[in-house]
Amino acid sequence: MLKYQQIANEIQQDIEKNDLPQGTKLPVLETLMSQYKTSKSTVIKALSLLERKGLVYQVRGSGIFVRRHNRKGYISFSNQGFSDELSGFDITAKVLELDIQKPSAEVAFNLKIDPEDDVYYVKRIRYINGQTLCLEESYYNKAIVTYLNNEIATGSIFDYISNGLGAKIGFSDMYVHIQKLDENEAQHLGLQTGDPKLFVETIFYLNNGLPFDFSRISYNYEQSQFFFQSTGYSL
Amino acid sequence: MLKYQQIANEIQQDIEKNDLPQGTKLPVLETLMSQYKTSKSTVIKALSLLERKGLVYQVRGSGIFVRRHNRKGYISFSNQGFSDELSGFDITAKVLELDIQKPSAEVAFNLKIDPEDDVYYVKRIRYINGQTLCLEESYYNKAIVTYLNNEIATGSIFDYISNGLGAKIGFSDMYVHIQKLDENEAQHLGLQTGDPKLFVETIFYLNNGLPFDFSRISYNYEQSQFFFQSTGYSL
DNA sequence: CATTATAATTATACCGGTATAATTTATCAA
DNA sequence: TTGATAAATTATACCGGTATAATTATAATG
Repeated sequence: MLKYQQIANEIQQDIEKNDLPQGTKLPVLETLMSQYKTSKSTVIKALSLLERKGLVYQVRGSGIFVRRHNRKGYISFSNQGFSDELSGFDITAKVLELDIQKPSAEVAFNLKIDPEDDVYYVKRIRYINGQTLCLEESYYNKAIVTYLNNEIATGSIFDYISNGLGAKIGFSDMYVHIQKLDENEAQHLGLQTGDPKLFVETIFYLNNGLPFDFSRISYNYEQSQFFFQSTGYSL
Repeated sequence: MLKYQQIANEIQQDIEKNDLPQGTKLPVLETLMSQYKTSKSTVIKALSLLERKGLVYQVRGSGIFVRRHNRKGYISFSNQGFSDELSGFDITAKVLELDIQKPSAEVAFNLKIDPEDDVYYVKRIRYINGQTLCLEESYYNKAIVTYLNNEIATGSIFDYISNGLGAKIGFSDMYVHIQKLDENEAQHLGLQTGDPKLFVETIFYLNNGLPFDFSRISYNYEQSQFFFQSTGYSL
């Protein structure tokens, strides 16, 4: 792991472990430099990372301060997307369908593949603390996600892609809507037809820019509480 | 304006003006350095800024590439929050209420002020391209936002705070929910009771960490289409 | 005591350098 | 042509330095 990431992690653990309240001032740069035996630039980079994560804010001439924590029960929605921000929650999944298909024109377009190429189609319900969280339909470019099975899809597919396949997930584009549930969706989520849903279309890319996953997710509005932090562009 | 911000702006304009498609490779660092007559570090900083904004992605050993553009009709939802990402849309507002109040316990808590301190309370409907976009209730710390009137509140209050008052807006915490409209809200937004809404509570902070605005916004689900880009934490 | 001017503190901008890791291109052998 | 190997390209990590701007603390002044 990179030095500045390591330092960012340690500072983060320090904040969380000691439960430092909002406004707490961290040691000055000079102190951090000697504490972590590194250069100024590296400390600054670590702190920028933490600022991007919403953990701290920096005030020129004054210091570096701890930012507000998440409310309880809210899903942290960072620049990473939801996916790995679910730690602390009990997440499970039930696979409704899993097979290899030829993509529709829309799917092929979003995955930037040929309609003749294969994709893995996965439909599943995800649960958070025993409640239905969302209904998800995902299309994976089979040239990248070479293999999937029921067991993998019952857990975290992204974990498998990262750790199992060794692919590096980069960034994503999300299109967010508020809509009403149709009858079929309502049944799957245990809600009423016409109830609200958060509907999100996402294209996930590897860190080299290749799209590998196009997904449509309908969230159960009763479980849809998200915490989101903005940071300004001054870093 | 800072050099790296200036460079970032020029590159952004270059991308948008020439409508460079996704995947277009930008000039290599060395070229950008001489083109903008600056150091490597400054170019890298400019590019990191653009990466955070979701305009480009960088691939080590390969190059810097243009990222996907927004779909038409979607509101860009960046780390800045909605507020100033509405360029290209016709935004207006109707003020329903504007007065000076003593804050409730919740408002005082979120603005970190005393219940005896004054706040400006503003309730308004905002319109996008003539349609109701949202119903907004905002509480401004009067010690920071010293003056407000009907005319200001009909336009962009944040513009006024930035440019008129010279305050520097820093970051924000947002709590996002999906709910159903009550009768009163539905009437204001021209929708039906029970229709979906996106409900967002936000605390806005100055760049020195002081909260100056606590707001509750209910969005019209028909206008609620947002484009959101994540970036990964590798910068 | 309040106000103003000055100094110290502190984070940030900007520079330019070396080393490194990922990718792409060129080279060579089978 | 294919596949392996080597070289070139390219972005990034990390270093340590000077200059600068914002804030905070201190001193001086009335």
